[in-house]
Amino acid sequence: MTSLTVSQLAKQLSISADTVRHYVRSGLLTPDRDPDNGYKRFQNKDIKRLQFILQAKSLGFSLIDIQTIMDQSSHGESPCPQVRIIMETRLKETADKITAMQSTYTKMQTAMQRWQTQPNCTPTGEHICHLIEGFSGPINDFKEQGCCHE
Amino acid sequence: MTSLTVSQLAKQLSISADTVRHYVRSGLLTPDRDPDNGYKRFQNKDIKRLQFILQAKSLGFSLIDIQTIMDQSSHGESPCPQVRIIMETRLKETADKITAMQSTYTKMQTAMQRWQTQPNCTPTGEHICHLIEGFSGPINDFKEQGCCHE
DNA sequence: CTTGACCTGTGTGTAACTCACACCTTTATA
DNA sequence: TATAAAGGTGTGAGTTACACACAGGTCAAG
Repeated sequence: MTSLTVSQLAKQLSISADTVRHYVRSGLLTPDRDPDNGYKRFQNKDIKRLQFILQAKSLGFSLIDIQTIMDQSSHGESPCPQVRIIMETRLKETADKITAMQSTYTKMQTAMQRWQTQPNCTPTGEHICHLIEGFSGPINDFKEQGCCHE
Repeated sequence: MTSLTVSQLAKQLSISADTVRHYVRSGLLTPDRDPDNGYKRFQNKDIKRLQFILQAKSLGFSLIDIQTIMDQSSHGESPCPQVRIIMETRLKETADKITAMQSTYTKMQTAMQRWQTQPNCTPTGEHICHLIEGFSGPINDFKEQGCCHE
């Protein structure tokens, strides 16, 4: 019992079997195979490797980043300098994404709020959806553009 | 000059030609073709449609959402009720994503900060990268796990 | 021996584009 | 008028990190 199957490993680390398979297909994990049935057989080193992958992922590294890091390490080079550089990139990326999402989010909230005072509308061929088309931005003005019925 | 080519349209609405092509391939836009060369020819209705798409996208709708909305509208039904429902879903999704990204982000920042006082390390075969492996979380303790050299 | 539950590997799909590429058009030059 | 360079076009494939579908294999119970 020195080796685990896909789903045993998955259960042990609380991830899905598909995720494990994905990492294998991507080359992040390289388990040997059972000669009888072709099943993947994970050993201790694979478990440790997977733990590393999950830890790195939780720190915002992409799978490719992780591959790069592991490759470098296995070639005897210190991955640390790269790790610092990549992390800087990912930090900026993440900050940008958060900023973008937040601005979208407030826009969505504003729209949702304003829509509460607006009626539904039947399409005219001229317009598709006045809720969307009529939303102009963060103007907190109350008299809106005249809608369909009036 | 009543019709535009892909890149003319793209330039006019400040998006990439590839994006326009993508929307056409996805069925969001259905320009007719120049019989001579097979080129897409966009007319006024296509421009308006694209403007609608961009507006909806900026409000957080997915392309599929937008397709749904436009389909409904073109069938003479009011898309507004659907629009409200979808928006509620997208709002929650976005909130969740932002929360997740923010927690990752602070984790990344913490790691980056802590790494500044930690040296690089040569891989030992036993470990891949101690910066990553040794990062245990938001513990603000100063005495870290003993690294490679000591 | 068969039934059923469960597991396996592999192929494909996802979102919203972006890139690669061979070919076609248009413009400038010789 | 020939031609070459610049730039545009449609289509196929690649991107991220998996999730799903599915035909078939495995194993215990009966």
